[in-house]
Amino acid sequence: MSFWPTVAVATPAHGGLAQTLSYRSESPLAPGSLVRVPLGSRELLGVVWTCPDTPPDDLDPALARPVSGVLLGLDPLNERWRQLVQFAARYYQRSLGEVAMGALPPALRDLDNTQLQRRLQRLAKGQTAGNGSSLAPGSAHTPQASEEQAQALAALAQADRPVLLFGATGSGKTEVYLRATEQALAADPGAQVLVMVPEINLTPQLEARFRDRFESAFGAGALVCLHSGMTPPQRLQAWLAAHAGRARIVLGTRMAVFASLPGLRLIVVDEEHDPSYKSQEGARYSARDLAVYRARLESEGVVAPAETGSPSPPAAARCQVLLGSATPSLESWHAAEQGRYLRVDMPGRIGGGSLPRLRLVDMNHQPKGALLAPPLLAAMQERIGRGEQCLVLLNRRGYAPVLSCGACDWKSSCPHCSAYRVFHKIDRTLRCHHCGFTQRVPRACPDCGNLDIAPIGRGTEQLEEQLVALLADVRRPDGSPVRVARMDADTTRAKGSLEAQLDALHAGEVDVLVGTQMVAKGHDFRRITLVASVNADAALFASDHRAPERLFALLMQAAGRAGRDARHSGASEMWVQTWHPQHLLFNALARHDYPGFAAAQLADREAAAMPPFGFQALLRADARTQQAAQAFLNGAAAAAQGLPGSERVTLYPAVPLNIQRVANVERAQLLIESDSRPALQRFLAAWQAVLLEARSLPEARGLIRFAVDVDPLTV
DNA sequence: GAAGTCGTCATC
DNA sequence: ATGACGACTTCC
Repeated sequence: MSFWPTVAVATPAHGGLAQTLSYRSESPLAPGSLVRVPLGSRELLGVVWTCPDTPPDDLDPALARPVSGVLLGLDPLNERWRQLVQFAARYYQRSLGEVAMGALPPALRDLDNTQLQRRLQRLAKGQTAGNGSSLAPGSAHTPQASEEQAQALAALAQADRPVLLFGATGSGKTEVYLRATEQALAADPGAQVLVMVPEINLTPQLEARFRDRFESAFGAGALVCLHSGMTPPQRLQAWLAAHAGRARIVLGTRMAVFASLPGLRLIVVDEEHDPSYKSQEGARYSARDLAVYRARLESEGVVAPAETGSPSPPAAARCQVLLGSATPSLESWHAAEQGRYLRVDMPGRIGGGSLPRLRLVDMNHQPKGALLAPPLLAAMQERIGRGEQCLVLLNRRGYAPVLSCGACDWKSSCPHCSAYRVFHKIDRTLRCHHCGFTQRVPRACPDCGNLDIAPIGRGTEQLEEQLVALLADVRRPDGSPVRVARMDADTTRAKGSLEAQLDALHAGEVDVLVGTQMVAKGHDFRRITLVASVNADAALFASDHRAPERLFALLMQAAGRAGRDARHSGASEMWVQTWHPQHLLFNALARHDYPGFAAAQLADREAAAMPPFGFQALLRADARTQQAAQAFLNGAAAAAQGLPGSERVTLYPAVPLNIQRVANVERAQLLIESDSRPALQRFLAAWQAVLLEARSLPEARGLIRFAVDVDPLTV
């Protein structure tokens, strides 16, 4: 007897292939099994989706090739996992196989059965992961829960919907995550918890907190990390541990939302507002939104138990989702106001410390051209003199964002991009931050030969240099000179250098830290009592409607770096230099009033029918020429008339991207809006075929690729 | 997306 | 004639 399994393989949605391909097998294959199948001259990994015993009716049975082999020793990926993948593929307009394969560790793709068995044996031989019933968190590690934390946990235990934990920086959200994890793991010996953080950089310190709390009870193997910074074998091993149920806690970045977790009971999304949760290439999914969806799937249990014959989970089994932030996304905030999420507030700082006071510097009343206003500099000097630390933020790497000729109009443009190359004084290079093109700084203007070429604007390198000069005469309490350090993508590129820099900071070896926004995120700097943002205005009047909320979140997060040590918190300050001190954003920031700020932003969004009151998607195109990119987009728009859902959808004309050309590729996009998510979904699904057609329009010749971005973060 | 096929064109 | 390169097609 023959079977005709349908298999998801990594083919792109716009390749014109069906979502799954039909193969032939002499034995039945359980849905979710991993198989190797032939495709053309290649052999690929695939996931069995269905396994009917009748041939498909849309394909000549003679064309179906046999399945080459099955990966042994692995439980099939369960139905909830498959539903998650299926939902993500449909919602984000990608092929099933592309999402499914993207959700598996790459090392699994080229692994034969003998290698796999060796891996599985190694996993089985690993430390025993405890048995849950012996759960006895080391009381030495466990601090007393604050009143607020206890209330948050009680609310979570009762909640029948996603919980939005609205907690100030330093309010002890991590302790809530730890205890919620403890509760979930105690529920049954197979329970698993997924904890997500926005960036790889933030995994080590959270990992340390979780290990400290759970390692003694569950063993070292009970916690695994899952992020793109790991080597392929590490990722495979961690994935297998999660899939086998041996890992009880999985800590990772957005990709971890797709981990196979058969016993999933709790998903924590830390800093849920962070834009890093939205993938910007491949399947452009939002890991936060998928986490919410996944929690619901896992709670509903197996939707069609008859199909697999597996029993439904016990009624008590459910999966909760906990979204945490000091500045929640407006989407989540709005969902809480509507009652779809349960909001839990933790306004106080642990130890009774207060949030730093906001000091606005009106740059209209400061000496012209001063990078640091005199009052700010004086405040820094005073604090250094007392042995305290300062953090200065400038969201620009390099020495100067552009180099310019004084005689002609030459500027340090990138020959491959429509952007300037940034001057890096440290190695005297001009570097394009978009395509990476790097050259030595020319001695003279390449156009006119003039020797006077000067940097325009400022970056972190220059800020560091100026601070060293400005603070040269200042002494620390022990009489030694001030030490200034810089932390940005350039100084942390090498492996381990981030940790080394953080250690130096914690050890008190640094008095002033200059950095880009990466220093504002999550890191715990005990002795910092002054945080300054040097150039925040750019975001105030950006055309991007999310720029204000990102700025608010960044400044709030940065402010949270100051005074975490309660002894200093009363005197800690957040300085912001601005030309617009009366701006509403600063007003709300001064009062630490996120609810007020969110209300104002949501009112604006509602008036403009923007998310979360309206729904958006982008069609993006990369092409050899801008005309080709736009012709493809406009052609696709023209052919959209009358498609399902189109009556409730508005298509805007194609426009070039903000940075129109990157690495000699021209980029354009087209905005799609609707007042209905289902209508937008119906439309996008029907549009796929049209896009395939539009690709071969004669005027779209030169098109390289296109992609749909559902719920884009920037338009 | 990756291989394979089939043109065109430049070069030894 | 060879092979480099790009456009196009196919893949259950």
